[in-house]
Amino acid sequence: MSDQEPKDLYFHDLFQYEDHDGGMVSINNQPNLQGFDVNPSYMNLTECLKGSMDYNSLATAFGLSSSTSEALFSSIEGDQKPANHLGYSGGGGGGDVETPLTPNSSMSSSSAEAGADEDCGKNKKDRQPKGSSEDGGDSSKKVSKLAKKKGEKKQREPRFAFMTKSEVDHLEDGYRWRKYGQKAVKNSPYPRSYYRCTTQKCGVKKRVERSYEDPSTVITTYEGQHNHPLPATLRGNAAAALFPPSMLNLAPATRTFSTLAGGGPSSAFSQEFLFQMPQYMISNNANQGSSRNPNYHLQQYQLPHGAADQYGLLQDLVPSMFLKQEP
DNA sequence: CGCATTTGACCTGCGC
DNA sequence: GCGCAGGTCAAATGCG
Repeated sequence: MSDQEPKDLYFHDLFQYEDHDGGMVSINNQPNLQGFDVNPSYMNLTECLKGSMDYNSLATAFGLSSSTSEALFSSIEGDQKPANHLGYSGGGGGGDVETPLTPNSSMSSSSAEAGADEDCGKNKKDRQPKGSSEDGGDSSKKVSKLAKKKGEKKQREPRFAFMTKSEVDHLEDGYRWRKYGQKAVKNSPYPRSYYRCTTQKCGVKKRVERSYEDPSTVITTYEGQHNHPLPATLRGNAAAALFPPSMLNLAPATRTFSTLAGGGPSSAFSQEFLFQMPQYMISNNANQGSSRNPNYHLQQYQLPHGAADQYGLLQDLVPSMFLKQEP
């Protein structure tokens, strides 16, 4: 879309999601795309995570008709490396090639490609015992536990990813996650961490890694949909404690932040603020509410001149303790 | 002591 | 067929 009406950009400078076919759609941060105007009712991350929302709705929410996404992809390629440099081509197994987000690649077409890769990637989880029982090798005992039905192609889970500026890797989203792996990422000095929802019978996973291009950017990829509500009591989850579920709905927050963002000189700040805000919520939990979190970004921020007037706009959704008000 | 994290090994798919 | 890279497992370790 070339029409650049004022739009609200959400808490990331890049947003990706995969539809059920594995197609990854990306929205790159561009000045002229800031303020991506989304229907707030759709932009509820929590709802997304709970699975009460169809991922395709995101496309709708973002107004990503195929033509829209094409335009965005084009922009991405023209300005900077597309998001797929992060390797989110569908989790695909090995070496996963970057899914070229060519200007011509519509959502559907890219879905098909990514979907194929995705299947490969997901199949990896269907680990075959691979002669595990035989040989009696030391590896057998480990693998034997992994026996699963053969030939059963596991359904690929919908995924979506987003980028957030933060020094804290693990984003808090209200759910409890358990880290089950970490891998070095090719061409990146930063490892990728693998998390799984600790709630039983919930197979949602997420991957967290830091962009090698912008170390201040954390890329989080969610896979699957929660089949349970937000944990009532999160250990040390300040976010959950301080923010009602609606607070995890980023829509209102973004709406407010975007107001700040419209202030011209404060745009840079606003953008950072916008990105860091959810990160702050995360950091509390990431550090289990302790004070060892070295990255209380929000407290480091100074409200730009003129923003103080709009500070009140935040109060309805940001506890005052989160805002360091300059005298 | 229980739970979360770390970390090396292992498995799988793909490209050459 | 081999090597590589992504993804997962699980024992070891750490921490509250």
